[in-house]
Amino acid sequence: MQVTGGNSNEKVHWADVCAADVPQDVPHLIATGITPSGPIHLGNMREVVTGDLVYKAMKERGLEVELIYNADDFDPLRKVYPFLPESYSQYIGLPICDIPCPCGKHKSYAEHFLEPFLKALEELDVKPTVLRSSELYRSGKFTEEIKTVLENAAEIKEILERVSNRKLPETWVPFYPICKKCKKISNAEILGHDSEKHLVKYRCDCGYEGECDYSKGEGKLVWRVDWPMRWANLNVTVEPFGKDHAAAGGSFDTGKEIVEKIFRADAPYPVAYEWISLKGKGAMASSTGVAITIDSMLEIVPPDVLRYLIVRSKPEKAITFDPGMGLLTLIDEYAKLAEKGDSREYELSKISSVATDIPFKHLVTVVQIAKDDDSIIEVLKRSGYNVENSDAVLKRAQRAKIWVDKYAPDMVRFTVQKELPSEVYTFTEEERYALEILVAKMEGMPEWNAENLHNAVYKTGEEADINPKAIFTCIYKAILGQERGPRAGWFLEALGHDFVTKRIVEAVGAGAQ
RNA sequence: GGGCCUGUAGCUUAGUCAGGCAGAGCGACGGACUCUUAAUCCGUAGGCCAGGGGUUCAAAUCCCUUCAGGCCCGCCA
Repeated sequence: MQVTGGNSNEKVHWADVCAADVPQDVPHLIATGITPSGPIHLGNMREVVTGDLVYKAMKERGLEVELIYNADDFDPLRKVYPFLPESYSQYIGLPICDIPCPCGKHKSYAEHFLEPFLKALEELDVKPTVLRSSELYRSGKFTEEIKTVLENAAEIKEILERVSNRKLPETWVPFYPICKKCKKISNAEILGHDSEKHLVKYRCDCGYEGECDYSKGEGKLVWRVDWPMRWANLNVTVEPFGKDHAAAGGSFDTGKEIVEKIFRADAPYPVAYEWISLKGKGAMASSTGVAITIDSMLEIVPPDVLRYLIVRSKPEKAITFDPGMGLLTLIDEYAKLAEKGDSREYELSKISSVATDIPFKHLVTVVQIAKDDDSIIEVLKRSGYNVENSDAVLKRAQRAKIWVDKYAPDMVRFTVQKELPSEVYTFTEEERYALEILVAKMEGMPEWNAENLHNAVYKTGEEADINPKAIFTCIYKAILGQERGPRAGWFLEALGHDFVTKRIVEAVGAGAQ
């Protein structure tokens, strides 16, 4: 493998390594897929973004490649998850594409969780061809393969028992009929198979005995066989999957042997990835409730930064996501990359639609001063930022606002005190004198702006023979009730002349008593 | 029980495939900027490369082993 272009010290991105590692002379299909059985969370996103990164790397390399996302909406509901009402116990076992939507606004249970996820993908600039298992099964696309599976059930059973080292029941067949009576994807006993008519005779646990036509999607293959069957049917050449599947004896191992021996096809190039966990909370899983959905992430994280989170770590590395201060660091780090603009990581993360260069940290402060959209724009404009693309600016500001509300540590939060904070009583006589000079300067100021305000503080320091730092501290104490605060010049500018001078005068007066 | 992945500075990590001076970023600390305390720039400290053994002229890297965390051998990203 030679991917460095001759310079062995050059760092090569893992996605480019994958792209260089696959066969170079055949058309490629990258398959990603998630079961929408619950809120699709940040962890799930790794699968799709990982696929997308390899897709982009392969494309840039000049390979013929397509990206698909397969929603396994034909999977049964396994239990009443914590986020579901108890009444959903009646639907356990039904394919999630046939279960009513929890909120009533979508076509089905599966679509309820799928729709926001697909929207998020679009925001993340991931544009796969979307397939639904239910539609594929019901269209008869898999008929031939299911027939092959049923005819080779014994050999498949042997592979599964040997490779994954477990014992399956004597009568085990890798096919679940959907019972005509109870509608469940049932672990029914298979009584017979008519390969001409594509019929399977079964006896369901509910007692019903009948036939199902698998060419019409009246049944489903078990996961471990379904997966390799799809590789063969769709011609999958690359597939990212979670580390659970990657373990020895796991579904990739069994799938590999099944696809080779039963379907006479090759397993895809595997890209196994680690979990994303939440700082202090453990791994994400929709079933346990430890999950930040992609939606709630995109509420605070710009989409390109979210991509960057995946881009910067090799797939086999676990990611611990810290939505608090860690997120701010991440955003900063990404902003620096963006500024340089020539790194591979930036190329893979960036999204053309994201276009504002206002530092997120700055917005975190602005949204705590300016309460509505107009004043946010106003404040930003005065500070010299480009606000032409006001939609993008406000969207970013909105993210900062939600972040401050939900995730920010107290350190970066501040409140402009409505009443005079008690800290002003600790001011020394020197400090009060300096503040008096400062107010005088403010009154005589040709224009109320950050630069003049800032200079005024330094001038005051000279004239009153006091360290300007002390004056800054006084200002923060008088306005916020704390010793530190956002950069003083434009902070005061944003607060406005009337409020600032009145407050400082009050503080001087109070301290004098 | 059998197997897979991970472990490098306080934190996030590069380097491991293919052995050749252990590198970044954040944070901390120090300084500069007589235009910024949460801006910017410069600098400093911080490492038994999880532990032990082996191979080698040379090991974070290869082999063996121990420990810690996670995962798989029902279903899961």
